Amino acid sequence: MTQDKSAKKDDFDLQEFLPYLLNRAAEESSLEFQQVYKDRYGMLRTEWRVLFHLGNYGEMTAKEIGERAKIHKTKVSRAVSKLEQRRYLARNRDTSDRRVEQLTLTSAGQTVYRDLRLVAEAYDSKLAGLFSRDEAELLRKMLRRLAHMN
Amino acid sequence: MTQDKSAKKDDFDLQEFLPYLLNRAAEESSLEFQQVYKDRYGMLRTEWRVLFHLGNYGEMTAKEIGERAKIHKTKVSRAVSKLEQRRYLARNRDTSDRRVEQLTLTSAGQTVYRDLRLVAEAYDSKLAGLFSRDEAELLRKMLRRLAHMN
DNA sequence: GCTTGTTAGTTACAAAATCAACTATTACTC
DNA sequence: GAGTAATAGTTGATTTTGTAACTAACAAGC
Repeated sequence: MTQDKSAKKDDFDLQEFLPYLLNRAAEESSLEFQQVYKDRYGMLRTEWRVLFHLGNYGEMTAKEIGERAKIHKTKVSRAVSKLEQRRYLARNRDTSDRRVEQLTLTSAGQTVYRDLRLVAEAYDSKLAGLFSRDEAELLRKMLRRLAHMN
Repeated sequence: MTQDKSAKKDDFDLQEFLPYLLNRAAEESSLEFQQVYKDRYGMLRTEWRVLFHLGNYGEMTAKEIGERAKIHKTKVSRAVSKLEQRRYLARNRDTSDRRVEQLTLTSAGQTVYRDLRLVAEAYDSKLAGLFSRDEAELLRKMLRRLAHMN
């Protein structure tokens, strides 16, 4: 039963398992950006995602955000409330269907969005810079495929 | 303010942002495997990871597992307790340093591990099958780089 | 060998995620 | 148009995670 930690029994290596690798890479690569939106604005992951969706695509409903980002509606609902409390977004009842709320960023929200977007752009460049241009492009393509975002 | 949902303002597209893409791909690609360890064995993510570390590398301490998998010690501690309750692993006080516990899978734990490992192997092949052999290899390499697992 | 610091692991409390049930509104069917 | 089903979004209860403080054992310095 001699066992050194780099050897693998039987032909399976956890460290090669794609879901594991993807999770590790995702967690690691989220850390640095998380520090920023957390420390600078006290935001949670779902909150910046909602903020970015509105900043990026303009007016959307909670449902649309949830579908596009694959976030459960209760999480979206709570993130929207938080962002509204902080006056980063405003809700507008849809007149043609009063169950629906159209969400938009306030100008305060847009300011935050623009600030974080700069950070995101710089960070993305840094990460992509680990690879050649072609490799980075291929990586994104493969990730989209895995995420069913084609 | 015309806005269609595929257009991007100002040159930044959330859907191209690597941390976002990585998270989406990681979540999506974890789902199917999660169903199995959850439904079949009522296990949590940290629990299968601990189980796999022990199955894959043999005897380890909680600390070693935490370091290798980048899991916080409280999470490891709780996962170990759960796995012990279910008789999937056994603890052995290290005689030379009585703070330390050497962890090993019981034979029940090994059985579970072997079962899940088969599922993992098949699933990994399925995911890798979305790409050419070279692409899949490159993907793993890039993910390791991003996760600082070099 | 006694104080001080460090380490492995656990526990308690707060924050967040998950799941189910709920309200309000609209759509469908007869 | 009354009754039933479906939909957008919220709320509450439970589970899981994260943070900090804790215990027990060892290490180092004197």
